Amino acid sequence: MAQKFVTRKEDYSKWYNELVYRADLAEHSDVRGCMVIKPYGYAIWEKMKNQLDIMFKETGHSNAYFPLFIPKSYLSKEASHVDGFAKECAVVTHYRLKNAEDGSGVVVDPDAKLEEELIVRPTSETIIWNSYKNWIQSYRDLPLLINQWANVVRWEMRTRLFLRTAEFLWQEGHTAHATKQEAIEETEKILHLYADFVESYMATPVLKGTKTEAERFAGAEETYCIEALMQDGKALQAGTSHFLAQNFAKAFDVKFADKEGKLEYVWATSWGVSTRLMGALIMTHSDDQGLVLPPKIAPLQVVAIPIYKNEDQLNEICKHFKALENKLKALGVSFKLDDDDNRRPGWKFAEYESKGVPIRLAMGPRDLENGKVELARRDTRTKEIFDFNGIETYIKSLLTEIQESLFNRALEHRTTNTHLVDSYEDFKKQIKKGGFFMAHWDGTKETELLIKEQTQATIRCIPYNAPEETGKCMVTGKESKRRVVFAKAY
RNA sequence: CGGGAUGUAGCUUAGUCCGGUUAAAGUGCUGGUCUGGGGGACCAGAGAUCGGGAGUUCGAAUCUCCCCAUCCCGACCA
Repeated sequence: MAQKFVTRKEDYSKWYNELVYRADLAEHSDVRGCMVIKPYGYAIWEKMKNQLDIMFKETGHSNAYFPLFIPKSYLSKEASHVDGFAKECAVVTHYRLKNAEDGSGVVVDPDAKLEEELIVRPTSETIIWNSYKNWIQSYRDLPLLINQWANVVRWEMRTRLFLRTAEFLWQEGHTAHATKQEAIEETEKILHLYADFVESYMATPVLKGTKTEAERFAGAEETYCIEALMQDGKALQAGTSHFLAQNFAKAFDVKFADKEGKLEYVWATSWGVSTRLMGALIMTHSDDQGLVLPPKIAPLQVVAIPIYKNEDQLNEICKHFKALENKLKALGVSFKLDDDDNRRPGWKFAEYESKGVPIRLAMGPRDLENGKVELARRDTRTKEIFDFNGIETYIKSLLTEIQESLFNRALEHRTTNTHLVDSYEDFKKQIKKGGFFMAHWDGTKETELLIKEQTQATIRCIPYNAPEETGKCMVTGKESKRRVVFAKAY
C-alpha cells in the first residue's frame, strides 16, 4: 500500500513541508525558526557549494573567514545598513552562566555583562570592512576579491524550512575596487555567474535584473538579482549581487593611494546565495511523488536495486551491478547498489523516488536470464527494459538529457506563466493566479507601495538589458520607459 | 506584537465536551517465521512522568488558574 501524501494541488505549502521530511533533507529543531539539515539535504547543499566554490575561484576570488560576532557599534557605522538589519539581530550581552542559587539550573551571571554587546552577524559587511581598512593602502592592494562560507542569523518573525530560517548557511563575497566601473563590472560578473550556476546546475531558469530602491539591500546603491518562478506561481529571489559604491569605504574610512599618490575611497561589492537555493530546487522540479533532482547536483545519480528469491540470485545480480559500477565510475557517474536485505524492492523504489535519484535500475531473475535491466527515469516516471551490456553509455547520455529536459520543463512553466498586462484592473485579477507580470510602472515608491498594499505583489526586478518600450504606468498613467516584473514572492 | 488553533509513545492521531479499571490505535523501532518485479503478512516485544506548574476532588489526560512551546492568518522579511 502506497502511503498517502498531500499533493501540490491540495495544499502546496503542506506538500513542501512533507517533502522536506520525506526526502530526509531537514527537520525542525527545538530552537524556534532553526532547522537541522540532515545528511542527504546537506549532501545536496555540498554539491551546490562545491560547484560555486570552483566558479568563484575561477573568477579570481579567495576564501577567508571573519568572526561570527560583530561589535554593536560597527553595525551603526553605515546608516541605511543598520536600519535594514537592526530589527532582526540576535544580541550577545553576557559571557558566562552560573548555577542558580535555588538549584533550578543555570542562569545568566549578571556580573558577566559585556561592556559592548556583540551582534551575531546578519551579514558581514561591517566586520569585513573594518578589516579591509587595514588591508588596503595602495592601488596595488586592489582589487581585493574575498568570499566567505558562513552561517548568519536573522531573527525572522515567520520561518519556513530552507526558504527563510533564523539561521542559514550561505556564501558572501566582499570585494574592493579602485574604480566605480570595475566594481560595477564585478557586480554584474557575479550576477551572470549566479544565473549560470542556477540554470546550468540546478536546471532552474532565472530572470536577471535590478531591484527597485524599495527592495534594495540596506547600504547598496544598486542591487542585482536573479528571480525564479516556483510551481505555485510565486517568485523566489535566488541570489543577489550588490554594488555598494563607496558607502562602506566611507563608513569604515578605507582609502587607497592611486598611481599619482592621491587618496581615494575604494569601491565595493557584496553578493550572496544561501541554503534558500535548496527551496528553489525543491519547488522548481519536484512532484507529488517527492523530490526530483537535476543530475548535476544529485548526490547520487544512479541507484541499482536487486530483486531476488535466494542468495545465489543476489550474488549473481550484484556481480553484474558491481561491474557496471566500475564502468560508470570511469564515466564520472555516481552509483549505488542497494543490496540491503532488510528492505524489499517496492520499499526501495518508493524511497529513492522520494529522494529524487535521477535514474533507478532494477534487475531480477527474469532480467538476469535475458541479459536485461530495467531503467526508470525519475523526471518522467517512465521505465523501460534495456540490454545490460553497454547500458553505461546510455546512462551517461540520459543524465545529460534529463538535465536539459528538467530545465526546459521549468522554462516552459515560466513562459506560460509570464504575462504582459497593461490595465491595473487586469493585473489585480490575474495576479491572484500567480506568475510573472510584465507591466509599466511610473518609477515611484508610492505607486510600488500602493500596488503591494492592494495586491501583495512586489516588483521582483527591473529586467537586465531589457529593450526600451515606452508606455504608461498601469496605475497612474504616467510615462514609463520599460516594463518591470511583478509577482507575489516568498 | 494583534486574531485563531493546537500540545497525549520517535511520528500521525483517538480519548477531553459529560472526571472513575492497567491511557488506545496506526505507523516506526527490536526479535522471529514466511516472503521478495511498486512502501509485504503473521507472531512476540520495548516504548508515555498525557507540554510545565499550581489548584479543585476520594479520584484529573479530562475541570479551574498561571506559564511555556508550536502551527495558521495578519504585521515584518537584505
